[in-house]
Parts: sequence; C-alpha cells; structure tokens
Amino acid sequence: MAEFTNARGYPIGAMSKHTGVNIETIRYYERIGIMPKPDRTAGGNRQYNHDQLKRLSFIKRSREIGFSIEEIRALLEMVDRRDFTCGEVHSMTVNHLAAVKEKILALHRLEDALEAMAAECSRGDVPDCPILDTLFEVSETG
Amino acid sequence: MAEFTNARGYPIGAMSKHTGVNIETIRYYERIGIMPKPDRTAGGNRQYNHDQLKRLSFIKRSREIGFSIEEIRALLEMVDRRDFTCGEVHSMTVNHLAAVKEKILALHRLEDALEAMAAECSRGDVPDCPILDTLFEVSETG
DNA sequence: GATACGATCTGTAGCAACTACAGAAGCAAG
DNA sequence: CTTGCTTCTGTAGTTGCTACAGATCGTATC
Repeated sequence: MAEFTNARGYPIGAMSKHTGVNIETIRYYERIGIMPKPDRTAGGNRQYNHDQLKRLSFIKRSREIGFSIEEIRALLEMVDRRDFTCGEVHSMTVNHLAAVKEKILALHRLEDALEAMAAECSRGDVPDCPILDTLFEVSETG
Repeated sequence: MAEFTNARGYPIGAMSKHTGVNIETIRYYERIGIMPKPDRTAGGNRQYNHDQLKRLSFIKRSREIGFSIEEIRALLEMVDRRDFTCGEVHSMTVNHLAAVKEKILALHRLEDALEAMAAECSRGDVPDCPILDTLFEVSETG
C-alpha cells in the first residue's frame, strides 16, 4: 500500500495495477477525454492523484456494468458539473437495464434456434447436414 | 419476383433487397473473400446468379445466429470443398451454443447488479446517489 | 558517475464487422 | 438526350480497445 500514499502521486503502472485497467487503455481514456491530463514528472511521466484513481475506478466499474463510453462520459460530465440528481442517474441505469434485458431475450431466442438446429442433426459422418440446409434456404419473403 | 428470374442475373441492389444485407456489406463480403467476385455487365456493374444469392442468404442467417465471419468462412470452405460431415457442423454449432449460454449467464449477473443498484436509489431530486457512490468506491484489493 | 534494466513515452496501425461518405459512371424510362 | 436512380471505387469513420516500434525516464547497483 506504500506506493499509493506516495506524495509524488501514482505512476501509470500503479494506476493500472490498482484498477485492473490496462496501461494503454488509461492513455486511451485520456486521449478521448474521460480521464484528465495528469501532472507530469520533470522527465515527462504521468503522475496521478487519488481523485484520478477514484475516477478511473469509476470508469472500470461502469464498463463492467456494461455502460458505453458515451454513457460514462455523460455520467462523468454530470458529476464534474455537480448538477446531477439521483433521479437522472437512476433513469440512465434503468434504461441500461432495459437494454440488457433485451439482449438477454435476443440471446434466448438464438439459443432456442441453435438448439433446434442441433437437435435435428444426425451428427454422423454423412456429408449432408440439416443445419446447413436450414442456413442455405433462400427466403421467399423478399 | 420477376426480377429474380432475370437471365441476366441480379444487380447488387436486388441481392440486398432479397437478403436484407446492406449493399456496402455485400461488397465488403466480396473484399474479405466470403462472397465470390461476380460477373460484371459491360459497364462494370455486378451481376449475381442464384447460387450467389443462396450463399449470401446463408451468410446472413449465420450472422443472425451469431456466427462470426471467421466461423462462417470455415463453414463455407467446408461446403466449397465438399468435404464436411454433419458431425463437424454439429460440433461447431454446439460450441457456439455454449458461447451463447455463457453470454446469457454474464448478462443475468449484470442484470442482478443493475437491479440492486437501481433498488437502492431514492430516484429523487437530491444531488447524491447511491449508484454513483457504488461506482466511485476504490477497491482495496489492489 | 556509469550502467543496466524495467517503466514509460509518443505515434501509429490493427482488430471485428461493418457503415458512410465523395465523386464519377452506368443504366433504364420518357 | 436528359433525368434520376443505381452502382462504381476508394478511403475513412465507428467502438473500445490492443499492440507494436523506437526512444526516453527513473532508479538501483556497482
């Protein structure tokens, strides 16, 4: 823990280790403007402070929760301007939840289709397969 | 349906309409080698035949089922060489099914996390939010 | 102070799987 | 022959990173 109480700040490698975010990705976040430009040493290496560590941690968790970079950008802008309300954040979360539920449904439909296809298959050495037959059909709806 | 019985073949727009695959995407498929280079008119426009329509339809369905381009390429190569067996195709399908099931599980975990976060939220006009608090925590495990 | 060695630097290119132009040319109908 | 839609090529953009190359920084050891 000693390295994280260093008054000189955290080098990028420490940030990476502590949050699990890849070094290249941290620089990428800076480039796209969701992480601030940190202080630099005399030699030009990045030196982060504790607030920046918290911010990076926020981004990591938000990504894990499945928020897009643009959603995270919106969230962080509200935080930075200090003009968010709990209601706004809640509604973003609920919207996102709805999208996740949609994805789950779509994947369940896929699962069913794949299972149906696999079930029809003899799985043998025969050079013929109902799976391919299904996929090769030309629809008549066009 | 008359345009699809045209002896001169189908222009790219007809292929697109019939399969639902975007024109740009059809050209992209040609570029990456999963669609063949079709005949051309005297003026240079693409002219597809019915086999090519079936092939594009196969690609479309396979993408909808969630196969990656590389998986589709492998499938098509087996078909082109005529050396596939039903067992091979079945095992690709089952592998893919397992990946889909994994994704569903991961999304369910996400759903739970989002629901827990949303449930703790007052949703009010207050400039403070347990969702953000959760996301802003710096983990102590690093 | 010299040296070695890992950490970090910038800048660019690559990944998947498309999508979106620009600017020119084809093609069919009137 | 003009109008107007379709198609052409080639390139760049999208999302969210990741992977280099080649140079410099920073620190520990001698």
